[in-house]
Amino acid sequence: MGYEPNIIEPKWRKVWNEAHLNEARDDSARPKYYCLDMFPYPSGSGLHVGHWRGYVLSDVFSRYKRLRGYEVLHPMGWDAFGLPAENDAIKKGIHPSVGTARNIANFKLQLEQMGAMFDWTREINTSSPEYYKFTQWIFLQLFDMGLAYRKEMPINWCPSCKTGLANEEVVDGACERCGAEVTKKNLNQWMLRITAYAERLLTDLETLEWPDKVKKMQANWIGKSEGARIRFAVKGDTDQQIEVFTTRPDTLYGATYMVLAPEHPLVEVITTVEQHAFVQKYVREALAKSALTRQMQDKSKTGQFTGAYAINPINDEALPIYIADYVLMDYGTGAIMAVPGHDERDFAFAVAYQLPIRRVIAEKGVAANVPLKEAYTGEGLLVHSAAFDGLSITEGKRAILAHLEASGRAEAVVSYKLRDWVFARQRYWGEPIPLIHCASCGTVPVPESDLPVLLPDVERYEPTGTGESPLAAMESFVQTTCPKCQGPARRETDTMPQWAGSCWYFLRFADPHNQEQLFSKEKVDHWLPVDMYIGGVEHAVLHLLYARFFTKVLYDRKVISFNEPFLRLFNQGMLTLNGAKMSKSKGNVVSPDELVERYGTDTVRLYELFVGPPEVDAEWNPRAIDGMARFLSRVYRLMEERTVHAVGRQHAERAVLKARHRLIKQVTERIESFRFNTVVSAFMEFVSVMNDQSGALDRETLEAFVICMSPLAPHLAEECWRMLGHKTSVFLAEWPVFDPSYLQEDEVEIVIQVNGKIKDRVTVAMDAPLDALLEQVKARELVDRALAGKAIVKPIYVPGKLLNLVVR
RNA sequence: GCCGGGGUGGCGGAAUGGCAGACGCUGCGGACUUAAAAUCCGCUGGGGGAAACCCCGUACGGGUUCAAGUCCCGUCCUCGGCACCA
Repeated sequence: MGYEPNIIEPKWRKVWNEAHLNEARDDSARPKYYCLDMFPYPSGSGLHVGHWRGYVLSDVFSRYKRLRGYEVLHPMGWDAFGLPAENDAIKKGIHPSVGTARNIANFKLQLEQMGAMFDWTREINTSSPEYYKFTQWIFLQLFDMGLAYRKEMPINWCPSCKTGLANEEVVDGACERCGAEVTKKNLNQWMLRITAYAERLLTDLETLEWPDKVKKMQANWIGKSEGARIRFAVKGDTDQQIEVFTTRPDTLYGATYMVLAPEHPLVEVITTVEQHAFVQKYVREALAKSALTRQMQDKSKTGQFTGAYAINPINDEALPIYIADYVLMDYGTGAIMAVPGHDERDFAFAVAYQLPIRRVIAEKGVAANVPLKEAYTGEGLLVHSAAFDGLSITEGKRAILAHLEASGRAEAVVSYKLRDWVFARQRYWGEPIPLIHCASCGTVPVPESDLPVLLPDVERYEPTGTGESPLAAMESFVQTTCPKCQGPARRETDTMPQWAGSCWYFLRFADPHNQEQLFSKEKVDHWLPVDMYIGGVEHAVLHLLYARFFTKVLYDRKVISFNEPFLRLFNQGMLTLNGAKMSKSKGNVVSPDELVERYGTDTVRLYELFVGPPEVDAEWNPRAIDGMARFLSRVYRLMEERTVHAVGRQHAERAVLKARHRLIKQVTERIESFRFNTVVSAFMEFVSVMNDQSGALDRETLEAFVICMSPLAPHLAEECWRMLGHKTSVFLAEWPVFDPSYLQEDEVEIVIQVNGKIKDRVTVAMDAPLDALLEQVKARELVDRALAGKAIVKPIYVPGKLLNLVVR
């Protein structure tokens, strides 16, 4: 017969489905394990082999955990709101839900033929009203907690997508989605106060078993810095003061000028009549620069003197006040004290505008008066700082801050780079924000009993580009009554960003069909947190930060009893073809569909694992998959030829026993540590040893082999399991244990080195004593030749491994 | 500029400080076959040698060690993240 994957694979999938083998039971006595994939956005182009990679990893791990005795929750769903569906709808004139449903059907078909043990009874779709009803409910909690607020401010705006963007969605000044250059637009926006959680989002990272890289990326994004807020009076204007944020209060004596961001509200107030025209011109030019040019251009410094002076609170020195676009309005206070001697940017500005540069920190052994050729940012002691001279930087920070605090002119503060989250989108295909604007009651939440606020059918999906969503044009949607006063009112017409649904979907999987609440607390506390989360590193800050934020909010709201959603995170590397990330636009995608048809799912699964270390990017080699197909055929043949005999065989050869226990050990250890490429190698070596054996193989060995293989090649393993006479699924079996005593060698080949160079090999007893070994070794010709005329200074003996003779 | 990851055969990669190149792909040779495919077996880092064997070799330069792909210092290249964050 031979190995016919296209027959056995659908056969066993059907059997598994009918036996409900992939379903996670809420009431199981087994310990739970929650293994989650980052759920996909169902795009029109379907899955390629790169997408498969993460799903294969998680499925192997899930199946392994099941065999280790866990009740495994391994669900799948659809992140179905999003711009591509909407853009497609605009182009083709069909409703986004139609295209989305079609894409989901296609994705599901592809995922099913992957043979993964997804529990499809828990499938969810973020764009279904049953789901987004609760996304809206969560928004109402945020609103009630004061974490959702509306503010008019210049936000990132993508002119191509015609919507506002969160900070996290701007990459190198361009829209993360479409690559268009992002501009600023003044909009009255719904924001989420994620900054209120900055400290917890940062410190709780320590509790997570995540790649360091991702933790660092989040920590950097949050960008905590500890420093001081210091107030400088404006000279001649007792009403005004300039508040600055600095991490270096120790350098206060080195401040030689001040800088305000061009947008700073005080600019208007303090600028002198003579400077007014210049300042106005500079502000206009600065605002006209896009985020891209302001950030990405060369770092040459420009600015403009305001004509005003500030008073240094430590020594009453008058400091000229400039405006310059190297100071950003939305970090710190939008104003700085400039210390050119010890800050590179201030140094560059001071040089350009011929401002004084003063040394206030000196390294040990450097005189206080040595002029600075560049900003000195290293360690040292305070100089030119009056009573504070001689203090270290750390002491200086504390002492100067304490001095200013005493007179109420400064305080210690912590600053974060993280900004609040622009949460409104001026697009159609998203969750309507469940709020109502009433002329007399203000902004009123939609009552919970009225949820969901259904996304209405509109005739035109086109974004207006005016900062209003397409929903605004739909009077039947907009016009409503105020839940409070019953007077006429208008609905909020902005929708939520695509991230909203994915901020809590992992919770919904615990109780996906609950109509009354977003989930039962009991079920969510049983299954969550997620034990293993697998997905691409591209979500390191976006989705993962937002989901952590939502989790903490729900925890504070006592909706759940844990405050981190994902205990362990694994980022699979991407697959490349011709060195480039697979993408439809580059035309270098490899579709799994034809491969499955040609080789069978198990072969494709195996190659996805074998292609390289799972966390590293790997190049897809279209030829190498043949090797996996050959290997699985060999497995099938081995089973076919040996099974008949295996049933009766009682005793295994020692070599077989050893290979069996070695296989179990290696596979177990390597799956646990996610070294799947070497798991595959272990199987190949094992099969090769079996093929070298003549005659029948014993049942126990074959069974151990089949169980170990079942997470990787589930269909073939099931077929082999039944060949061995079993009437129930291999996935109901138990993972085999290895006995280290079989791995003990009596005799080993050890390497003989002379001065570290390999000269010979001898086979000796495992515990051969050094003396006897030396005698034996000296008698050997190769060793003798290398020793000629030399004396052994020291023998280094590692029993079972090597003998190194150090000679002179 | 700052913070990470990585440089090992023709290719993907393997190697608790202890035999570098497991396993697979490619290529070459052989068996089977009327023939081909499939399958099976052997070889496949570089140089020298008839052979036994010898020398070189994990980006580059140093160091630690009996012993370094692995640890330490420096350099180069490459990929990713952040980027005027005071």
